[in-house]
Amino acid sequence: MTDIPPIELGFGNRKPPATIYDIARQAGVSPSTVSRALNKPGRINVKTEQRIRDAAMSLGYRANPMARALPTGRTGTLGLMLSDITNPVYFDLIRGAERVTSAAGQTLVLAESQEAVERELDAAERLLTSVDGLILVASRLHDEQIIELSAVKPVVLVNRRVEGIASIVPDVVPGLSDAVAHLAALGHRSLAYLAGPSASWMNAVRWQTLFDLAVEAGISIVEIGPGAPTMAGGSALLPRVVASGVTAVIAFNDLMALGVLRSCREQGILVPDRLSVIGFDDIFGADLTTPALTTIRSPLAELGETAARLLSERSDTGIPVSPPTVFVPRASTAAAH
Amino acid sequence: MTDIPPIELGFGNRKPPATIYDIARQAGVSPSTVSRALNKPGRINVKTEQRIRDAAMSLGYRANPMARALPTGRTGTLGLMLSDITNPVYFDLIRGAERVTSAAGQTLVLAESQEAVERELDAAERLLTSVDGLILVASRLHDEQIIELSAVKPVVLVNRRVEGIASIVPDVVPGLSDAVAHLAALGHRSLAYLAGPSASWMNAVRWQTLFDLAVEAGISIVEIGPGAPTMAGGSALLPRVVASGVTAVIAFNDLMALGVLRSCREQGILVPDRLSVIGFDDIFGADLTTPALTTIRSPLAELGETAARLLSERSDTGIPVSPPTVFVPRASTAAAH
DNA sequence: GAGGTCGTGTCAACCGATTGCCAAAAGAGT
DNA sequence: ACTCTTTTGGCAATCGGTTGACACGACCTC
Repeated sequence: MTDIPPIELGFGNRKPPATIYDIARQAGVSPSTVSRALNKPGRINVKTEQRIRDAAMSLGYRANPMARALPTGRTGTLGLMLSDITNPVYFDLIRGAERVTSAAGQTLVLAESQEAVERELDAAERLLTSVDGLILVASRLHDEQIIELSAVKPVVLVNRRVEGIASIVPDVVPGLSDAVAHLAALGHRSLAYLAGPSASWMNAVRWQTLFDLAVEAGISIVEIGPGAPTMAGGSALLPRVVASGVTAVIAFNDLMALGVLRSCREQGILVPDRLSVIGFDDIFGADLTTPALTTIRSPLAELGETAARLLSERSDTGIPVSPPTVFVPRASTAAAH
Repeated sequence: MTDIPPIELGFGNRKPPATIYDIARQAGVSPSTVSRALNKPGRINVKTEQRIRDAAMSLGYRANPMARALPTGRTGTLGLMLSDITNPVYFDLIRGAERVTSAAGQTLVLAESQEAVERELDAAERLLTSVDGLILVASRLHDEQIIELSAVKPVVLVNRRVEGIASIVPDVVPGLSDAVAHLAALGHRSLAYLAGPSASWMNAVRWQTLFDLAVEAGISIVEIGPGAPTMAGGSALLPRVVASGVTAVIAFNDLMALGVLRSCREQGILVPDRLSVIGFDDIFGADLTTPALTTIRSPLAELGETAARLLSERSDTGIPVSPPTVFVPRASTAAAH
């Protein structure tokens, strides 16, 4: 493991890939005929077409996407903008989008905004020149900025809603109302919401919906935060949760809930005996903790798939989709003390 | 949340993006002058250059990467091929590669092979036409296939070594030897290695290194597997671990170790009292379990960064890098019973 | 003032594919 | 046989940017 050969990238003297001109020469036709043979089935004599296909195959031909994109304007690429590529929340979403995209023979390009409007806008504009459409997930951009982007290329939003732009947003009501009912049944009378970033549209939706449901259920509710949508963010808010005297807390997302769980352990606060904790999204790892995290599952893969399909098939006739969230009771919730 | 406006993608009638021809007209120069003003600093009179820059700014100009790629052959894009995008192992690697790539003003494209040689080769060939270089992570391709790919565009390998191809492979010795020493100090005399995919080059390296170290330390060692590199794969192998009578197990990766942990819990096998478990990589979630997983951390972010930098800067003069792994003791290992 | 150098900007070809238009060839109808 | 239509394939322009070659003028030098 210690004797390593010198790195040898060997840049230079590579064999250039075959072009339609190479095929044309070998098949004895003109380049335009090759193009048609390969893309317009039936336009060319079957005999000729076969000859061209054979030549293409023997040369290992792969169409140059750049050259194709130039005259047509279509690049065969979709962009997916996330705040943080490594946030487990997005795993299934990425996977869903990737599945649809690659099934359609297209390519998915990921970009990261790192929670910064500046970066998001810049990345989006850069990306926009080389994709057929853009998926913005939990975008922090202003409405007008999004509308401007959508004036250049099709844009689909996930976990965000802007007038006139296609968007996929899960319906938080089913999951949240089950969660509230669950807590009520366990005897909880007071509840805290651990708020995520104030620029997050989804954070506002979750809080507002939870608020209405709690009031309706006769459970007192407070908002604590905002905090960063990370484990550290959740940990940092725990003192305020404790101080508030609530018996249960619902976090903006699972990472914050996991942060709360960890801090509770470190501080000897028993979960769920002393405090019930509920997360949001059901990310990887949520069922690995002790206690396993009770959470509200977002249909992430479906969001990614639907968004990608919308762009890929350019189907603006699609009926509005709003897949439901699902309450997933595990071990971090129990009867109020 | 229930009254959803009709989806309105508004495909069509978009304003075409500005080109260098638009700028040329507005600045009263020729397109080639615009190109040089924007890309060859000093080639053009500062006065003229400023005029052109102003025009470009006012038109919101963004160079069309496709058009640029055609004559130059350079696309400003790097490809990153993974077996599974959603495997937490790759998070930090992706992030590292993304950071370097976007810092260099380039774009990172992710592709997924889903552990299938067929798919990997196809995706690689498709990608190869539109990137400046390709990073293959834990590739399952044959050596010859990789060499062929590298004849077309620069290829960098991660967690794989092929003669004549640049590759970044962490040095497993430091982490593994500390792990073995750790187990030896705890009185363990027998050890099992939970093998990952047999097509994995890295799996062979880990097994071989561990084997040598265990023999040297006088600890008896067996290989169990191969199994899928997932939680399910780890779970499935637990019965064979138990049957082997070992007191400690080191898994090919953390996912398998987590699978073992879960199955142990379900079957009432106490970890670490009855069985010590060690993972590999230190993925997200490894410290969330109970007990927290002892593991050997791979410098994943560094692997991604280095690979991307190698391609991005086309620096084949770089000294061979082989960042060390680090043993991370947590709570899943204890004295042998 | 002739010749040389340097700075600045333009011309035109080129990258690889697509596509509207046209021409040659083949087949159909009378 | 003669026109008319259809099939089949080629020509050439185009997408947007890059770049080698060159023209033009200014300045310098002897």
